[in-house]
Amino acid sequence: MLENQVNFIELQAGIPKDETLTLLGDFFKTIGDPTRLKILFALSQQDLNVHDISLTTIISVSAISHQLAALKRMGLVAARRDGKNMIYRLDDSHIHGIIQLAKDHLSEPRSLE
Amino acid sequence: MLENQVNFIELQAGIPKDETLTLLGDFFKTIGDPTRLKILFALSQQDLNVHDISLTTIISVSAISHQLAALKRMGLVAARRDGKNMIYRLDDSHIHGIIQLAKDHLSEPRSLE
DNA sequence: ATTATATATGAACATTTGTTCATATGAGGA
DNA sequence: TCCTCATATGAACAAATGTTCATATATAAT
Repeated sequence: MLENQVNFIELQAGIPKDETLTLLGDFFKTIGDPTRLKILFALSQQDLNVHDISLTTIISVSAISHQLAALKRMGLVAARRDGKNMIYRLDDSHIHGIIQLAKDHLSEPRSLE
Repeated sequence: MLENQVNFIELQAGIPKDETLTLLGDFFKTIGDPTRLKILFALSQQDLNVHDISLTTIISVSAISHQLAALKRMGLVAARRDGKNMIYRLDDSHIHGIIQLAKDHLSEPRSLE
């Protein structure tokens, strides 16, 4: 035997701790929703207030507001007040790269079996 | 007035179509689970059979098998048979980069308000 | 102060997702 | 062939998530 030894201790050491996995998971879950992705793509073009995001995406203001809160919690967007309006902007330097890599993945040929 | 014009048509043109948003969403949802991330980190170190993934992650074989199926559906892992075992491997050239960018994001200072 | 507009939030409900348990399939060995 | 090990799959259940509706808060205008 001994052909196919696996060092579990070493493998486990290469896996981030649960807390990190949870944070990463929450991050990807946050951008794993079409509505929130839509908002991110809109904001990647220009800063917008809630009402304009609603008009652009054709999604209710309330739904947009909830989703913006989720994106804000995850540090993906930030807001400033302008009179009655809240102007949202992307607050992240990685989100573009992440989405681009995901797109690359989706268009990559898969190994078929 | 006219101070703050927004060209909705143009904005909408910059947003991928629903089908793409759904695909992207499904992709991020797939990697948005701590168990699946754990599996991906394990496989990023070496190819493994289901049993060894189970031992490494301390998660039941059945749960691992279900999650591997999800990862396979999304083209993130692939499998080959080796006798009684199925050996899984990462089947994607972007996942490392994606996870690295997410980690960068999580450790990035946020704009406080 | 009252009213209108913009946004946020809470609760309720429906849907989706993940886990477990039971069972099925597939391969190798006796 | 029969038995065992390795993996896959289906169904049932529990938990998490997203949406909607109602209501609250904040700012500005009258």
